[in-house]
Amino acid sequence: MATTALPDVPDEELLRLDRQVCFSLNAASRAFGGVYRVVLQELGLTYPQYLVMLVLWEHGPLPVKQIGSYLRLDSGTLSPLLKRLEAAGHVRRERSAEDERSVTVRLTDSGTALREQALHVPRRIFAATGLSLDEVTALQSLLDRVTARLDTGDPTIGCTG
Amino acid sequence: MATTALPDVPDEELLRLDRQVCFSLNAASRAFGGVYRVVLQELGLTYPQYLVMLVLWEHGPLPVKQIGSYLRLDSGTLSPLLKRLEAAGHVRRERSAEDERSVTVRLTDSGTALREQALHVPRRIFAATGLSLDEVTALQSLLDRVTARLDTGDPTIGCTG
DNA sequence: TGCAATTAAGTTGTGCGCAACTAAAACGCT
DNA sequence: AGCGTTTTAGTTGCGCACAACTTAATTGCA
Repeated sequence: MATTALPDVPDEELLRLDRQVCFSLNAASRAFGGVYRVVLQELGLTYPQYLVMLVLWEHGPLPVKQIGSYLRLDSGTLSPLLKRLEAAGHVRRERSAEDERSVTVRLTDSGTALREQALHVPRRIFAATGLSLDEVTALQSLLDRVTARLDTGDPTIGCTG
Repeated sequence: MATTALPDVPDEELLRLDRQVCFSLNAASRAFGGVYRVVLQELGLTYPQYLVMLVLWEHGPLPVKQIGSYLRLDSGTLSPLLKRLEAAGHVRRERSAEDERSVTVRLTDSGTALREQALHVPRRIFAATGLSLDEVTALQSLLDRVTARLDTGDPTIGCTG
C-alpha cells in the first residue's frame, strides 16, 4: 500500500498546512453555526433541531433510525434532541405497531406550521455566505466527497510506518 | 441593499438545497473529527487539543487570548481545555508578570516531545480525504472566504422583509 | 421450538462550543 | 489621584457529538 501523494513535502510544512486545512473546516462549520443560531432564534430551534425538522418536512414521519441515517447521527444524539423537540410541541414520538423496537417521529400541527417561518431561512443563510450558487455547489460537492471518503476510509492509509 | 442572487428559485427548492448544503458542511466537519479521533488517540489528544498544540508548536508560548484569536475560540472553551492539557502534563500556565490579567501558556518538555509523534498525522489525514493537493487548497480557500464573510456578515442581508 | 445474534432506542459520561456572567487587573480621562 | 470603562480569564449552564453501555424486541438458524 503506497503512500498517497505528497511525496516531497516535509513533515514540518505539512504540520503547518494541517493546522490551516483542518482548522478551516472546523472554523467554517462553527461560523455557519453562529449565523444559523441568529436566524433560527426566532423559530426557537437550534441548528441540529432545524436539520431534523428539514428531514421531517421533506420526508414525513420517520423512525429515529432513519432520521439518524439521513443526518449521520446516532440515537445518543437524537434521543435527547427529539425529546426536546417533543417538549417544544413540534413532534410526537410513538412506538411503531409492527416493530415495537422502532419509534416513529411525526410532526405535530405546530411542527408543520413552523415550516412557513423556515421558508425564508435558506435565502438569508445563502446571502450571508457571500458565495455564488456555483461556488456553493462546488463546495458542497467537495465536502460530500470528503465525507464519503472519510466515513469509509481506513485511517492507516498513507501511514508509511 | 438588494437581495443577493437566487431570484428565481422557489423557497421550497431552497429548503431542500439548504438541508443539503448546511448538512454537507456539518457532516464533513464531523467526519473529519472521526478520523482525527482515531489518529490522535495514540497521542492522547482530542482534536481541539491538537489544534492548540499545533499553535503552540508553531508560535511558542502564548497568552490564552492569542490562542483563542488563532483558533477562533473564547476563554469559555479554552480555559477548561487548557486545564486538561495541563493535567496531561503538556503545558504550563502562568500569570504574566507585566500584565496580571494575562495567562501565558507554555509547552512542557512532554508537550514539546509530543510534536515528534504528531509529525506523521497530517499525511494520514490527507490520505484519508482522498483529495488532491489542489482540491484541498481549493476547499480551504472556499471555506476561509465563507468563514470570513459569515463572521463579519449581517444575517439580515438578503432578508427581503 | 428455543436460543444466540442482531437491531432500535435510550442512558451515562466526557469533552467541545458558546452565551451570560463574575472577578480582577489595566487603562483612560478628568 | 480617583473612578468609570475596557480587557483577560475563569465559571456556569445548556445543547450537541460520540463512545460505551443497557434494555427490549426481532430475527435467524440449528
